[in-house]
Amino acid sequence: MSACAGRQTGVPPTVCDQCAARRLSVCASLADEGLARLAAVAETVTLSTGQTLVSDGDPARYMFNITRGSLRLHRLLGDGRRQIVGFLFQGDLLGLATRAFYQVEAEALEPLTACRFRRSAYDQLCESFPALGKALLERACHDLQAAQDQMVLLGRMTSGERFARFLLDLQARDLRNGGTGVTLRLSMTRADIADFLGLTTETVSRVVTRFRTLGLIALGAKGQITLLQPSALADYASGDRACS
Amino acid sequence: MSACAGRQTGVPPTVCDQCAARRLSVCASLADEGLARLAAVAETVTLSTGQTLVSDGDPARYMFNITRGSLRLHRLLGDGRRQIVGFLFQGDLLGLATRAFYQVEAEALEPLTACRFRRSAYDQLCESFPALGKALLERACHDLQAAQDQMVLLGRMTSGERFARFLLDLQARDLRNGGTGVTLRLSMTRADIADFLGLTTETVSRVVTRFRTLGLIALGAKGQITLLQPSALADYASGDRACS
DNA sequence: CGAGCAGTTGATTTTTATCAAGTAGCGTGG
DNA sequence: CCACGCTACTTGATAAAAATCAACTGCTCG
Repeated sequence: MSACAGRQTGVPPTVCDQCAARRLSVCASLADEGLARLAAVAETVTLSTGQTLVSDGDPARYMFNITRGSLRLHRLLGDGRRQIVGFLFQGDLLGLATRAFYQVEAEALEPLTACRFRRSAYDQLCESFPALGKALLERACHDLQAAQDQMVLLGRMTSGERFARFLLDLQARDLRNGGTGVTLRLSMTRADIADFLGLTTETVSRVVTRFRTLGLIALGAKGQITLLQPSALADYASGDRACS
Repeated sequence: MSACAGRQTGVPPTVCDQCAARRLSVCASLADEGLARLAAVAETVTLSTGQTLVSDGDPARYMFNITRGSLRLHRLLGDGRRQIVGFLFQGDLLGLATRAFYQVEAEALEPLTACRFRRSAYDQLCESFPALGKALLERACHDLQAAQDQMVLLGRMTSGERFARFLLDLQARDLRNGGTGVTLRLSMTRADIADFLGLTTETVSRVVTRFRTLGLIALGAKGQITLLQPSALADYASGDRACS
């Protein structure tokens, strides 16, 4: 579609059907009329691993609802140092709590499908449906809280505490999505985890080994990781226990 | 006033006159009628150094506009480790982008005056004046961006880079408030700076000494600090220069 | 089959934290 | 007014944590 002409990533958008239904579940409490109007302007975008959905500095024209796959949000320093500020998974929204320009790079960790619609359409809908604006603010506050949690992690936690917290966050997400929270699939590499936790890949790898040796976790194929002792992980994450 | 009965910090609120005018300047673009209504329910609170304005876990009933002084927002880990997630100064707002409960401790760095009003009143006003809700969201997005900047700092920057960025942020604020951006007053201690930058007081002190030796800054009385070479500080902060 | 990447592990270095000691400034009370 | 004690800050010596450098394994995908 021509709406896509401005983007250089070559993402081919098409009108999105099933994603409208998914978004309904995200904003279930909102007025149907508003959603129907939103669905009318929604398109599907698909990305393969490593492709960029939005770039730092791009005008923030679109919002995205991740319908399949996962992606990382990161910022870069001039010399290449990277800090991942978040991971997004199925059901998450991107571009809601943003100003006129995106401030992050968003890259697919695996083949990705997202539902895209214009922020201007959303903004207009907020005028008519105040509840939509409230939901938006609520989400921004949630993100802000998560960011502050991450500040505590990056500023004051040891490598073991950071990784334990990371695993428990993934578990919480899995439980929220109806999973068992026991065996998780890591769609990101060690380097991604390191850049999220403010560590190096080697340090992450060593913590993995330590946790495995202690019987806290077990690794499977394709990034599968099993939490054998979630309560012990919670002890690590809260810093209540010495991290030997 | 009886509205204050629920708080245990013993802050004596009184009806606020001059703060209504100050808030007008904060939200100058908004409908006068809404502001007038808001001013009608505003109260002034005063705190002395070290006193707590809001506590982690308190129900977020109030919003505050800082009319004089400064405060720190921090979180604590179980064993006493502390991460300051932000400093607030004259003109800043507290409690806007928050959910049902405060997630931080807010403590005065110096004698503080703030204008307080109920969030419920603000929420109601947002219904009538959509522009107010938009300003609120805009601010939340701004805070989120600042939080992501801080994540990069905490996760990937050296002590010198962190302190340089800290100084430049203070300078930017001073410039925004009409100052010259040359000589700043630090209302926080080295320990506060350390807990904000994810360092220790000793490390902060060493960086200060290093910057002083290099002729980048000069210290005066009462926490005065002069930026002698802002451009060199900018080099440090961006990580473009080796931080020897 | 081979190149390349993700991951692990080891040796060493660097950075920052920790421990320790001392100085300077400030407010309080004699 | 000065002595005292407290706190903020600085500086030095040492330790610990994580980064860096390096080598190797195993896998995946051309």
